[in-house]
Formats: sequence, structure tokens, C-alpha cells
Amino acid sequence: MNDKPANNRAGWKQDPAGVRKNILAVAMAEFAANGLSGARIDEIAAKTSTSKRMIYYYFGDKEGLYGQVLEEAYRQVRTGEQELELDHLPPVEALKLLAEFTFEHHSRNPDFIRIVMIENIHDGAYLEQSELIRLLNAGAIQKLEAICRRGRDAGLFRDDVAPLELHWHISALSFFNVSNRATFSRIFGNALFSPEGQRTLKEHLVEMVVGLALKPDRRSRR
Amino acid sequence: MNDKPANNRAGWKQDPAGVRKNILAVAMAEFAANGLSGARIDEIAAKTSTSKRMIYYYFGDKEGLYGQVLEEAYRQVRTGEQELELDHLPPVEALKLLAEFTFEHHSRNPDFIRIVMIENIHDGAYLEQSELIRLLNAGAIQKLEAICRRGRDAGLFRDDVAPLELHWHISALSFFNVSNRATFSRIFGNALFSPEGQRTLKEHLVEMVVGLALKPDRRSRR
DNA sequence: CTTACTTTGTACCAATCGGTTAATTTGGTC
DNA sequence: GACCAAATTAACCGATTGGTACAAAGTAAG
Repeated sequence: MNDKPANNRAGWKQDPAGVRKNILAVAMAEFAANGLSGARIDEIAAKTSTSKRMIYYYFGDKEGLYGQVLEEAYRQVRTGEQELELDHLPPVEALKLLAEFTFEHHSRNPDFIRIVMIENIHDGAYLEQSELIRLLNAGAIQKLEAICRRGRDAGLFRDDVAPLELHWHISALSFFNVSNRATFSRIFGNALFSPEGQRTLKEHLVEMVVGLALKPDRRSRR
Repeated sequence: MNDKPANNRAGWKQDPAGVRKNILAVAMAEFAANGLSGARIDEIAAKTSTSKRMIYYYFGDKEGLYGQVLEEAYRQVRTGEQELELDHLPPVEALKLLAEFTFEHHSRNPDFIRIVMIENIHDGAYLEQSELIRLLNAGAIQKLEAICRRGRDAGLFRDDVAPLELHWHISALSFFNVSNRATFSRIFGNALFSPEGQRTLKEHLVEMVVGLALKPDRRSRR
């Protein structure tokens, strides 16, 4: 008798880490697709294997969730980068490979690019609050510093070559290639996004960056 | 007697064009600052010298307003570009000047950049609907085509130099310089955004793009 | 066994927000 | 100066949406 409130919720395991991870993954896709204000908590909840209540249980509120998504996005991408091993290559080859890798890596992670775009729309306000992200990125430039040092020591690179500036140019060309694809292709067509087009752009990136780093008298051959 | 509903709204002139323009200007700033879903119609209305009802009167709905803002943004920027006169310059100088101009022009129009970022978040769905924008942009590349033709004819530029690719690289470096300023500076500091930093980046842009266009044997001198 | 932590489910709420209704004024026209 | 379409105002509305309340029960660990 005594109508015990529906106990049709039987047999489930606790898995806090899994639930968190699941929510984060869904939320990242949603935020990437619709922006911070465009994403809907109910929609995120629906695509989750858990409920809306759990989102608030683990992340507090929408902004808290977004902040965690932002950190997770940087973490994934930066750790992916660290797999690249360059120390055994001569400086020019290392720089080449780093540029190519960055270009392809960004191309492979469009959701990360979109999250960064969204964060820039918000003036980096949430990124500001994350110590982790600053650390991750500070590490991201060390590879370039090593390459530049070796290149200068070998007399190949210009004395005033600056790792941060090289990073800027590589990032710009690799980032833009993903971030502005929609508007660019709608206006000028898809030619640059075909496999050949992408190969050409990547070659140009390498050519420009290496050309910028090398001393003028070392550039002749190519 | 007869309580005529408050006529405390006396003395106003009709000015359709002015009202439209005023709404567009305010809306552009709001959309640029907050995105399509982030912008609030009430907020836009409040900052206008007219009322919310007028927004719907002239633009139908929020998306209609956004679409018009998008067109207006492109119109302003592209017409600003057309003032640049390059035909009297030798090809290398013309290319240099075009690159520098683009860099500075984008830097001067951050709201345009932000609108384009937002449009890319929406996969260019609204841009797709605007014939005007496609026309405006098609024209934007003609300058580069002329430069490339002259450069090739003079035997200075590589035979396979492609105007669209040059435009891509110039756009990428100029666009990224504005679009990703927030996240980049929060992570790596402000050095690149000081006057000297910006001058350096601009010089690099010119150097890289000109270097890419020139035949290898014409590059030596710099 | 006890106790704190997780998970589920449902119903609900207050505020926000895009959009509308309806009345009123302006300004040109016949 | 009567008339009418275009322009403008203020009040209003219904749905969406971020976030909660409440109640209960399963899990894991000491």
C-alpha cells in the first residue's frame, strides 16, 4: 500500500568523475556551437546522460560551467601539443615542424578555436580567473624559445628574432584558418579549404615564418 | 473633461532616416560587445534616442536588426578601404602599402572585427543572405589582383602568386591582431600591443607578405 | 551501522526578454 | 482643413530560461 514515491530509479553506480566529464564534454560542444549566452542549460542537460540538477550540483551556475569548459579546452589542446618532440632536429627543421604541427592541430580542434573566439568576445574575462591556463600557455612557448636559441647560436637566425613574435604569427595564421572559414568561404568560395588549398596555405605559413627567422643571407636557397 | 490619454508626448519631428541610423549605430555597438544572443533589445532601445517599438517597426525582429548591422559593418569598412589609391605605385610599394593599410584599418575598426567574429560563430548564416556583402568583398580583392598582375609583368613576382592567398595572409595577421588581443595579452602580457610592438608586427607582416610574393632571386636586398 | 556524499526526478519560480496592441501625433496631399 | 499613411509612444504579454525546493534513495567508506 503506502504509495511510496516512485522508486523506478533502481540500479545505478556512483561515478562523480564520469558524470563531471560527461557534462563538460557536452557543455563544451554546446558553448562552442552557441556561445556563452546562446547555449541553453536545458539543452546541455538533455544531451547529458545525467540531469540538469547535476550540472548545478557540480558547477554551481552557468558561468561556473563555462569557466570549467574553458579550462578543459585549453588543457586538452596544450597537452596535445606537448607530445611534439623537437630537440633532436636542427633549428630550421624544428621551426618548420612546429609551424606545420600548429596549423594542423588547430585545424583538428575547431571547438577549441571557437571557445577561444567566444572568450575573446568576452574580453578574456573568464580566462583571467584561471591560473591554470596561464601556466599551460607559458609552457607552450618554451619550445619556441629553445628553437630560437639554437638557431641564433648556430648563426642561422637573426639576432633580434623573438619567440613571442614568431608564436604570434604562427598562431595568427593557424587560428584564422579555422576561425574565419565560414565568412571567408561564403565570400570567396571554398578553394582555400580543399586539401590542396590547405596544403598551400600551410606551406606559405612555413615559408613566411622561416623566412622571418632566418638571417637574410641564409634565405637565398629554397 | 474627457480624459484624453496623456498627451505629454508633444513636440517631436519625423526623421525616419535618422532614427534608422541611430538604431543601427547603437545596435552595432551592442552586438559587437555582447554577441547576437547576448545583446538585449531593451538595452539597445534604452541607448537609442528612440523607443523599442521603433526597432521592430524598422527591422522586424532581432535577427533582422542583426542582419542589417552586419551589412552596415561591411559597408562602412569596405568603403573606407576604397579610398586607398595604389595604381601610381610600383608593385612592391603598392603591396607594402596595402598590407600596412589593412593592418591599421582593422586596428581602427574593432567593432567590425567583433561583428565578423560573431558572424563566424554563427557559421556565416546571416552573411549568406546578403548579396550586397558578397559584392562589396569581391571588389575588395581587385586591388590585389591589379598589383599581382603588374608585379608578374615586371618579372618581380613569382608566377604562381595568387591574389586570394595574399589576401588571406594579410587578413589573417591583421584580423588576429584585433580579434585575439584579449586572450593573448592576458596570457603573454601587453608587449605586442604597445606602439613599438604594433609597429614590429606590422613590419613583419609586410616583410612576410612581400617575401612570399617576390621571386626568390629578387628577395636578397632588404 | 552510521554517515556523508551522489544521484534521481519532478515540479516549480521569479525574472528576463523578444515581441505585440492600441492609441496618438506628424506631415504631406487633394 | 479634412483625410490618411507614415511615424511614434507607452503599456502590456506570453514564453523562455537560469536556477531552486523538496523528497527520497542508492553508494561508498570508516
